[in-house]
Amino acid sequence: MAIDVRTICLGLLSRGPATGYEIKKSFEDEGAIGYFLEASFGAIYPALGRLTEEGLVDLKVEQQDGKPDRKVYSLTESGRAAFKDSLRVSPGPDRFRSEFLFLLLFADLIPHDHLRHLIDERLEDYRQKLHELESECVQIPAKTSAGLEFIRGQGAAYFRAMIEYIENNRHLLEAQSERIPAHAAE
Amino acid sequence: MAIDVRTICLGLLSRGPATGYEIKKSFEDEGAIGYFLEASFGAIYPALGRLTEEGLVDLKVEQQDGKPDRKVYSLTESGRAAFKDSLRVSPGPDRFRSEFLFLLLFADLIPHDHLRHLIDERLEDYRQKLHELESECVQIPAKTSAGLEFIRGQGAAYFRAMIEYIENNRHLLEAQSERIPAHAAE
DNA sequence: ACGGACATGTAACACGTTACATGATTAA
DNA sequence: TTAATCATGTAACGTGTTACATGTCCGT
Repeated sequence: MAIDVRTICLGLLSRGPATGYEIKKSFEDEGAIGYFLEASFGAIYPALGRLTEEGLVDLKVEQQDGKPDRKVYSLTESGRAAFKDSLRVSPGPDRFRSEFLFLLLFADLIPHDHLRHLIDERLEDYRQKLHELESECVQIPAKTSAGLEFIRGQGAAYFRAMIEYIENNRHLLEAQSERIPAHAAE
Repeated sequence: MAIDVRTICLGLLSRGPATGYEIKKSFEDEGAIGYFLEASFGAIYPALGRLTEEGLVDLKVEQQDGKPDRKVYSLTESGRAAFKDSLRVSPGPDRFRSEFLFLLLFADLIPHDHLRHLIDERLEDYRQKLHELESECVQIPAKTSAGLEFIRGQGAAYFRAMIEYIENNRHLLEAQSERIPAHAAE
């Protein structure tokens, strides 16, 4: 399958009509989905165009005053079928990329103070995101689903586990980097 | 910084000399690092070439009988400095991509039996990976570090959290998909 | 005899990001 | 007046994957 922008658009449209702009926004606004999906305008608009050519989606153009026309896309029958089909393939492995973890891998090369600061920052970040996921989050009822609720819970479980692990084990890293005082790092 | 193949090569070489082939292998073999780093030969070899041109690494060519020459790369002084420098920037956000989670987001469109099967499979997969991380794993002592140990623990904590969450919450998804019996899915 | 590990490298291709272009309205 | 939100789109660019090319040795 490959979780490309095409498929993401198809998936989000299966929950109801939307414009390209709204699809992009849903990564930021809508609950948890931004934590494991993202796409830029430069990817979404062309994808929507191709999907239209292929007949998997269609659009209604709403004219507006100063702004460009609003193009509201919806899935066609064949689009819905194609998306359902794409859900049948067995999913590939998860892909996790973390600059933060990469840095920690080389914690012994990082000055002690800086390392502590990095960890504190990231921990704060995780706590913030956990908080967002746990808060009720005013959601358009029509757009929630068991899947979305599950994903939100998964995200929360992930952040909770990471916070706990880092809090309990950061001393292992900090002990290593302590040997190189900040002023002697270079 | 951006955690590109260049930087990954620099980082791994900071632990000792290696060939391109060995760098690639270390993603598969070496403890946890494959869970959040990866690169293909097609990316590694050119990266090593460019790094050599730039004087950040140098190589000793070991001639071999039938096989191509073994090119053993090591960091130069300026390479080590450049890498240390790159560790100074503040790390960007984690990036997590999961086809599996994407499918679950649309669990209500998946036939019940298939969904159960998907979840069982993934759970088995996670348990397997957790087991690998928990097992002692014969490691070249010179290549272990506090960072690597920390990362292994982090990976284990991650898989444990995911397994627990999925086991406790899969019923939420399965209840939804139940409404669509497999034979009526199309 | 056959596949896998060892070993390096190139070229075509896919995919996505960033920056740019355009422009009205509204809140600070 | 300055920034943000709404709204779409193109083009250059970077980065990485996949497939191909080549060839030996070793275990089963």
